[in-house]
Amino acid sequence: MNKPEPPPRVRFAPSPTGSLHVGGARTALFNWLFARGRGGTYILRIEDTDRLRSREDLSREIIAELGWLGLDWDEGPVFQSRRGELYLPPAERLLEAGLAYRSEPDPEGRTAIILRVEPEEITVFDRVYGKITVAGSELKDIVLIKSDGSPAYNFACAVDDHEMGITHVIRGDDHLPNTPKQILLYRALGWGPPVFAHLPLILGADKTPLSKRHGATSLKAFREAGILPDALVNYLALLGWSPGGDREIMTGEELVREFSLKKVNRKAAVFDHQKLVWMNGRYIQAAAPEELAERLRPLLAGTEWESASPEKLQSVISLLGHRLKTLADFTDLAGFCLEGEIGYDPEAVAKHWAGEDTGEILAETREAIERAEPFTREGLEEALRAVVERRGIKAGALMQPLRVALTGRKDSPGIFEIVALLGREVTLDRLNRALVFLGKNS
RNA sequence: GACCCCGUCGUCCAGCGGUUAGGACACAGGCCUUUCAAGCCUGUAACACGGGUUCGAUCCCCGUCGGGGUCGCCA
Repeated sequence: MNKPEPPPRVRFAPSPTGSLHVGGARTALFNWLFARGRGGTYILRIEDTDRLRSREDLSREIIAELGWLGLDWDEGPVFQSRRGELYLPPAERLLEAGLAYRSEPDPEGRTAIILRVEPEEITVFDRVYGKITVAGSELKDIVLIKSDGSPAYNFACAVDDHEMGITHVIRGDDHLPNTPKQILLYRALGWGPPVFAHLPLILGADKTPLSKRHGATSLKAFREAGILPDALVNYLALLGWSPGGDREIMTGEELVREFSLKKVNRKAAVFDHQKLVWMNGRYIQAAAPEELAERLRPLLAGTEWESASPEKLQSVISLLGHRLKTLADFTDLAGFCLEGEIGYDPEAVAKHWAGEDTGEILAETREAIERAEPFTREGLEEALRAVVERRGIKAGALMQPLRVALTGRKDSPGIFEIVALLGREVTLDRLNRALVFLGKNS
């Protein structure tokens, strides 16, 4: 019944005139999901025909960030600029057929090759938007080869897509108006056009298209902010697409399995940084400390953590647990785990060291910790709770002053875990220092 | 301005002629608790408007309004 469709060939074709931002990443992702879900081929093509604005370093960055996201390609990267020979023959063919003409020479005597467009109605069947009809009178003649000899975008695009055997062109909504022109190009050249599918735009919170003004929108920035690639992929997949129903947290495999162009939205979506961070937190919770430590390491360059051992990193990550929403939170939350003196947050001191018996409690706590056996989370809990019991105080009356003594702050992970991680020596040092501080201030 | 596209909670999505319009983020309250988180429970909150079609419209059609995209020898 169903015609067996040949496996699709799709491409992501960024131009290296800026960093890869989340909009481009989502386009890449949808192409990738489409190809992977149907046993197709995903190709990376760098559209660097703009000789003035294209930058080689940006090409490299885009390729690297795509790799980081985990969107591996099967062919390429193909650089459009290195395919110069490809474009002239079909343009000349159109010239000979009388379908194209040469422009008036520019001041330097160079001419462009331009396709003559007849005023006829063009219909595009878009996989996402459906049927779109444009009056031919809306279209102007189309430049094929620019005066400088390089191919113009629409022409290069059509020639490349045809030559590379692209079956489905999945790209940003902003290309929708280009599509009738490209269809005309295919028609003139006698080629069968690919299937087109346009993706809705991604907007900033102010509903304007995402740009630098909206802060960190490049993949590089997200990576450096400690967003995990899997979390970003998951979040991006749900921006403009849904599998139907209420599913949200999905593995890459599930996304591949469920993805279909049919369920892609037509409405521009606002990028919600908060939700991405929430989702990232979920991925951090689910990830192994070893993996997190590895991902964290590059972010620690130049900090006091630079030389920390993998084991140390892992144990601190485990201690912090789901308090980490992004890997970048690490340095802020983990400061007290570094050896050396800690600073006291004045608010924490005012709130938890104000009691008259604080010094007494901490002194007794010190003795309990000196003697605690075994020196484990459980052993410590038992020892400290015994102090609470003996003094007939509320648990918080001990835990909070102790927290300030060990971390300098009002909030932290569980205090028994902290003592266990810090070790007896560091803990006692910090307690002694706290007692000196209290003595001076009472 | 012309052409094209879009319009469900603040945001992302579900819905596909009959629903108490559902979930998630965010927000508020509660439980838990050594703090902060996390977790669990509860709550606030939407079909842009006006006409049709229909026994019945969030859903189909038309218009209005609102938002966006494109109109380069840029990609």
